[in-house]
Amino acid sequence: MSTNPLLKGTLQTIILKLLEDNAEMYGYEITQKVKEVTGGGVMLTEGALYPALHKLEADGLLETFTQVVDNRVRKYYRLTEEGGKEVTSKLSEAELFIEQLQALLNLKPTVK
Amino acid sequence: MSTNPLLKGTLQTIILKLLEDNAEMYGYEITQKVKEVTGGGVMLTEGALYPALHKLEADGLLETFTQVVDNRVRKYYRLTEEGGKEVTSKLSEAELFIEQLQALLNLKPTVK
DNA sequence: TTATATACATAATTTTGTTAGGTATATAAA
DNA sequence: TTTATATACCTAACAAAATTATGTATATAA
Repeated sequence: MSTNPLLKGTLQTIILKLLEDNAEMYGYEITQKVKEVTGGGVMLTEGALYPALHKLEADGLLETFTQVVDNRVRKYYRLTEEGGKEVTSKLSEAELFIEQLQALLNLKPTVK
Repeated sequence: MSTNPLLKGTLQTIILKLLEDNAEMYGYEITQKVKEVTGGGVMLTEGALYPALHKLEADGLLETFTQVVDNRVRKYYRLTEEGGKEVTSKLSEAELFIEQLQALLNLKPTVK
C-alpha cells in the first residue's frame, strides 16, 4: 500500500468520521472505503491504521467486538459515547484547518 | 508559539507558496505572514520553521542572502528555478489532498 | 530594569507515519 | 496443484516531521 505524506494528523479524524457515518466497521473495510471514496488516491497502510485504531480504543473513543465470517476473524469498531462527541470537535478542527490551509495556498501577491 | 497538529506535512508547501507570491522573505516574516493570513489560527513554531527552511535550501529549492536591518541580521530566502517548478507540483498535490480529505470528511451514510 | 518584539538557531523528545515482515484463510488462475 | 491475489489481523524497526525547551542577541516600550 502506498500512501500520502500529507495524511499526517488526519487519520484519526478520518476513522472517527467513517464510524460516525457507518456505525460498525472493521479495519480492512476502512482501508477499502477510504480507497473507494478517494478514487484510489488515499491508500491507508496497515502499519498506520491498526496502531491508530488501537490508540483510539485505548483512549476510550472506540469499542470493539469480533465476528467470524468465512472462517476469518473480523474485528469491528464502533464509536463510544465519548467518541461520538470527539468526532464533532475533530471535524470542526479539520474544517478550520482546511480553510486556513486554503487561505495560505491561495494567497495573492501582496500589492504594496 | 502554539501549533496545529494537522499542519503536519504541509509546511514545506506553505513556505514555497509564500515565496512564490512574495519573492523574498525571511523566517520571522514568514511566521508573521502565516499568523496574519490565518487570523492567528496557525502559529509556526521556530523549531519547525527553521529546519524546514534549511532543508529546502539543502535540497536546492531555496537560496539565501543576509541583510542587516537595525543591527539585526535577517536571512532572506527566495525560490531557485528548481524551487519555482516544485511549488507548482506541491500545490497540485496539496489541492488534491484537500479534495480527498473533504470527500472523506463529508461522507454521507451509506444507504443500502 | 523588565517585558515584549524582533531575529536567528539547535537539541531532546514525541508523534505519527512508512517499510517490512509475520500469520492465516478463501478463491481464482496457470 | 501450486501460485497469485484478496481478505484479515498484527507488530517491529525505522524515518520524517513535528513540539518543547533552550540559547544568543538587539531594539523598544512600559
